[in-house]
Amino acid sequence: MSDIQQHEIPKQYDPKAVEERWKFWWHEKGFFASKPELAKDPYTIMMPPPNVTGVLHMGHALQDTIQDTLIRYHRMLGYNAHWQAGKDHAGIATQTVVERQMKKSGEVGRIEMGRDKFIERVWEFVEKNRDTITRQKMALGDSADWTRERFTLDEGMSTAVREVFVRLHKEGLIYRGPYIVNWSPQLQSAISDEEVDHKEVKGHLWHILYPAADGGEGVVVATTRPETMLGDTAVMVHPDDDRYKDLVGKEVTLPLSGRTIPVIADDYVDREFGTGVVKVTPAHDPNDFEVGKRHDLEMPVILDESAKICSPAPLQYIGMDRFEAREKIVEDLEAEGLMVKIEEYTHSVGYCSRTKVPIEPYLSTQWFLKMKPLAEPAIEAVRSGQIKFVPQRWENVYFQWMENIRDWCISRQLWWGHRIPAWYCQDCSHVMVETDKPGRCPVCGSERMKQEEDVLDTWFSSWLFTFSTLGWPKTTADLLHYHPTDVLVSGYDIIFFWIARMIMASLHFTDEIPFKTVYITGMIKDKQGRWMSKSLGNGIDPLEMIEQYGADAVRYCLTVLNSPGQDIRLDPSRFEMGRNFANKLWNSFRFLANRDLAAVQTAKGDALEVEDRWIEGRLIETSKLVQEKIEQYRLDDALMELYRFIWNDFCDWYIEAIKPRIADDADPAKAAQTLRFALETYNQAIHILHPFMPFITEEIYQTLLTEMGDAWKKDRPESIALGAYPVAEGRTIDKAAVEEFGYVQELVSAIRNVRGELLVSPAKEAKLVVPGNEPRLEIIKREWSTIKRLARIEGDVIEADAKPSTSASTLVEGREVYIPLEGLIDLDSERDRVKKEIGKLEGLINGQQKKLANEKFVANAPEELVANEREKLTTYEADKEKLTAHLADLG
RNA sequence: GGGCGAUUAACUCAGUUGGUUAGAGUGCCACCCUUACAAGGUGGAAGUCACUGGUUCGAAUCCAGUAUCGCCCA
Repeated sequence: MSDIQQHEIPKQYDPKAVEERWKFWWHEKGFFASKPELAKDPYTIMMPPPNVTGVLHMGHALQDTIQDTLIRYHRMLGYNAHWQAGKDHAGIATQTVVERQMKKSGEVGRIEMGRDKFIERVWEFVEKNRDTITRQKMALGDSADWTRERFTLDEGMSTAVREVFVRLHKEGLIYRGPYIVNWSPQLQSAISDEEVDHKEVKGHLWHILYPAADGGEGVVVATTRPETMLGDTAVMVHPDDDRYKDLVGKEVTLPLSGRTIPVIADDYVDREFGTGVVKVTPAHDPNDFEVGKRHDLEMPVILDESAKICSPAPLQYIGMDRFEAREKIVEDLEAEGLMVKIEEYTHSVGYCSRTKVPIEPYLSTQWFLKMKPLAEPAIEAVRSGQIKFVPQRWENVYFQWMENIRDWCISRQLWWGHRIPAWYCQDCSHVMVETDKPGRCPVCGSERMKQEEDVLDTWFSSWLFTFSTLGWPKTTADLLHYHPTDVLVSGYDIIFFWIARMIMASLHFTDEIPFKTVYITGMIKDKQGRWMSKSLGNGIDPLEMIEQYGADAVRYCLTVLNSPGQDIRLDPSRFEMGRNFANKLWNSFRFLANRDLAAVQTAKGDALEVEDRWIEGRLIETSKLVQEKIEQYRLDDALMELYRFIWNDFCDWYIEAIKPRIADDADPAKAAQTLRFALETYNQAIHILHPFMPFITEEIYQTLLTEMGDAWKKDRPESIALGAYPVAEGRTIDKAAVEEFGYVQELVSAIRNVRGELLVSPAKEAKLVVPGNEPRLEIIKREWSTIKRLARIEGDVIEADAKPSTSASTLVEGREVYIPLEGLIDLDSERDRVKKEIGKLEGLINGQQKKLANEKFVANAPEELVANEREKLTTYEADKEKLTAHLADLG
């Protein structure tokens, strides 16, 4: 062992230095750049494209860790793995951020700047930001193919969007018209139904008298939104409501405006609500809009884009904000004596999910997509099992939404995004929807035309993601090979926004499902189970955590904490377990490798002691279990299995067992043989672990590559990421070795237990007496050096036909072995220990007896089970008998 | 109003089709700087599986209901 090498491998694992070495190297080497190889089966994952304005958050870290583990695993298994990277142009978010930035730096505003200049300005911002998140994802170890990263607003994807828009328009699924939409006054744009959050709010129910136009007593209407009365064009009652039957067809005077409006009858009215008379504001309420259409009412819009009162409302309110106007109107109604009653009232209000401002139902002309025809095949694809959700229960959420799907408002009053490919003839108003600007109007022949100002909802480009990134609408080799993709990993928060829509788009445009499996992850919450948010300041920054604990530790922790579909309550201290595991791995490697490895690699012959054959068996078993668990998407169980193997089997038992064989004073040839075997095993273990913890495993792999010399290096790939995944298939477990070493473990544990319970200092060495008729005696003798060291026993094993006096006794496989107490401890401690042990056994015996006394159990339970239970009882009883006798011997 | 999830050790969570003494990590207690690792080792204590019924020879697990918390949809 040379001192120089000792200095080279630090005592504590330093993730920062290690990760720095590999995170860009992998990509520079092009290991993850994927091209179709027809001889291989493809394995494809589409990375949910992160928002280009964003930074990496814990949700990304979790989802990327899962995706990366899956893709690295399949890559190592020999699949033609492709992890498609992408970013999302995030129309609203990006435009908002840039506008805010411009305001802050004193630049001219968007409107003054003009559309083209502004878009240029946003591109500048986007180009600067795009790399940031890529580098962050690389820091996490993502093995995505960044060389073919796509952006939802790049040329190819824009072509796809236009193509899709035109096709859907031709098919009659896209239409344009005046409808009530969810208007965000803050964004000054329409948003889709999915972007509205409904919350119960405490408000009021105002009862307002609308006097009869003919001087009669009038009616009292109840409303939660008095300010909209400026846009009322009717009041309505239920046709069967006897209270108001006579009024239908008459007119009332709209207070404050002075207009006369009709009283109409419509089934829609809920007679129980308020007074049974409601006002009708067709331009500012979705239900009233429907009523308005049925009754052919006028639909005056009395709010502008920013939700300020506008003409044709009465002059005195024009320019007031909607809430300001509400107060003023209530005040004015009270002054006129028309406010009959004000009740406390809790009702549901829609909020813009982005700006948290109440949305305004608003009559405006927008573009819509008919969803029902698209939804039907998409429902069937999941119903038939072509697409599976994991966990399956999310399918219900999907069906629920899909079966009640409503048309999608796809136009946005923004500049940053895909400008809708529709042109209006300036001369005859004809609308042309084409992928490119038409030369002339087919109706009037005019060449004067203007493109639609609105852009498309960002999701209208990301719903094409699984195929537009692969070259669609062209039939490319990529598309043929990589599509349909294998698994989509995403959160349940975007099942509607994205996942469902991707299924619809893919089926409609490619006739293929977009992915076979949808793996839905839980959400990362804070320690108290709250959403992480900027305003609460409870967010945990993954980069900070990577800095502090290492990317492997972060990945380890997220993987192990992620049970399918369950939210994760995360506390930064949880990353310690990952860090500790990495450190354990590191130190076990350091111990094995911190010596002259050049001699090791040339070692001849197998060093197959019982512990070698045992650990090999455990490795085979572990690799099998890990694979099974990965296939079931139980990465948490897979990683725990590996953790147990590495920590409990390899470090706690195997390394401890071989220590004498590799000690400085050991036979050099044997030591080399042993080390070679140990390192081979270790090397396999890190291959199994690599998809989960790529950095530390690469570092160890590389160290072996350089230290072990040419014979080792030969035929091994340049990176562990390209290595073959160790599989259990075709390998046999040495069952005898497993059983024998199992006995050694049990014996050592039993002795340790006695020592621990009797508080025998670890410094004191004990003796072990084994009855001469012990069937395992041969093994004990053969493995004596291991046993005595691990159990801290001195001398040789003592064979005796009689039990030695004043000794502790413990049972291994139900048979006694003895530890003479002379010079170790007094008899009282042993008495207490044995009594406690007997007490435990009595509890167990009691339980067994009860179970077996139950005739029905004996009659009905499977025979094997009953026999098993009987055997247990016998064992416990025998154990108890032995310990009782032992207790008697102690006097 | 409809649907889904959670409730298991002090904490955070596992627990396959019902069948060993219900597990893990952290924390706790005791001992140990045993020549890889104190980010470690050895041993230990710790649970009325939310509650009430039911099905069953047998329930953390299946069924019905209740409570509390959370989420989604309307």
